[in-house]
Amino acid sequence: MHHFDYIDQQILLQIREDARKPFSQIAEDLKISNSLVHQRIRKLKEQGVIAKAEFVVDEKKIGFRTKSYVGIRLREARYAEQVVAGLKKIPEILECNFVSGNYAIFILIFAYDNHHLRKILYEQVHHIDGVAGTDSFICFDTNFKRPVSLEALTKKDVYDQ
Amino acid sequence: MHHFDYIDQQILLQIREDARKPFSQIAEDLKISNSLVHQRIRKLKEQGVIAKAEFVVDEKKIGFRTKSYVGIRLREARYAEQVVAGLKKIPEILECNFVSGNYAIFILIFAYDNHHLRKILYEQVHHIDGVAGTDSFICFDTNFKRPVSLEALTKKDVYDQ
DNA sequence: GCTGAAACAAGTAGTGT
DNA sequence: ACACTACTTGTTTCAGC
Repeated sequence: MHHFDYIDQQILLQIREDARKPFSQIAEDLKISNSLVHQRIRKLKEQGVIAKAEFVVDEKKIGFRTKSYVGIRLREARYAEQVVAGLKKIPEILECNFVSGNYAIFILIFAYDNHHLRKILYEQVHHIDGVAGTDSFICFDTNFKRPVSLEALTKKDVYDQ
Repeated sequence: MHHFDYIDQQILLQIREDARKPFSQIAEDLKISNSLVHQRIRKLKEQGVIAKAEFVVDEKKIGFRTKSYVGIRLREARYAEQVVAGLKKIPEILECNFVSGNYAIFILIFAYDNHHLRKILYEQVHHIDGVAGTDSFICFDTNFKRPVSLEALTKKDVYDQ
């Protein structure tokens, strides 16, 4: 069980927004030494709270204009693992989850356009052994997308996982 | 319409994986000058291909153990905008999309546990004027999650958007 | 469009309180 | 747990090819 204080929270808020922000500048903002910033970030990494820093590539800008969530139904539950293995081979599928409800598997796809999406589903996904059918939820617009709130961080201890 | 070459692709692959990787080291790897790395990254930013570098915070490590996609049905289509405004006020909702299919709106929620998720839906989402009902797809497991493929980058020109 | 050198800024590690 | 110092390394700009 870890404990996070105000400094951890503020550091996270800043580096989450800009991973290349100089530690020295963060230190200045928070009025602490830059070795402390360094130390805290090292600890957050050790704890696994932050795993890596990544530059975010805009999918639309490189041609992937159709974003869609797709629910997958299986012929039988036992096919789950092998279907996941099949889905992983399709590079346009960026996320894959086991879910509760009407579908066994829920995926996120980025395709060039609707036609490309249809091709991926009909020529690849539907041919994976165990897949009974799919329902697509094509995203017309993403209204907002944001990272998890850090508000609760200093108010409670956080459990290991 | 932009054109991307091998150098752009390689730089993107590297900084996407580690946003704090020194440009000088990228230059060494690719056997180019570090001012060129600098130059290319500046251009990729100007074009909007990369917007920002972010440290990724592990939601599970800070206590958000229940991830769920939720489909929202509306009483009437005209409520869409005001429902989005209501959803935006709930910090546990990290993503919100207009979609095709059975639901008008599709959201992503991170909650502490199933009970917390239920509270968010029943005490907040269902009280937003215009919401007719919701269906939850709770993620038992995320099998994989990865960024968009850059394979196609050098093979075709990429359209503006 | 690309390189290389020089000025500047930041990251790192060790020491002390 | 934190700050200070000295040292190493990376970033950025600009003249020149």
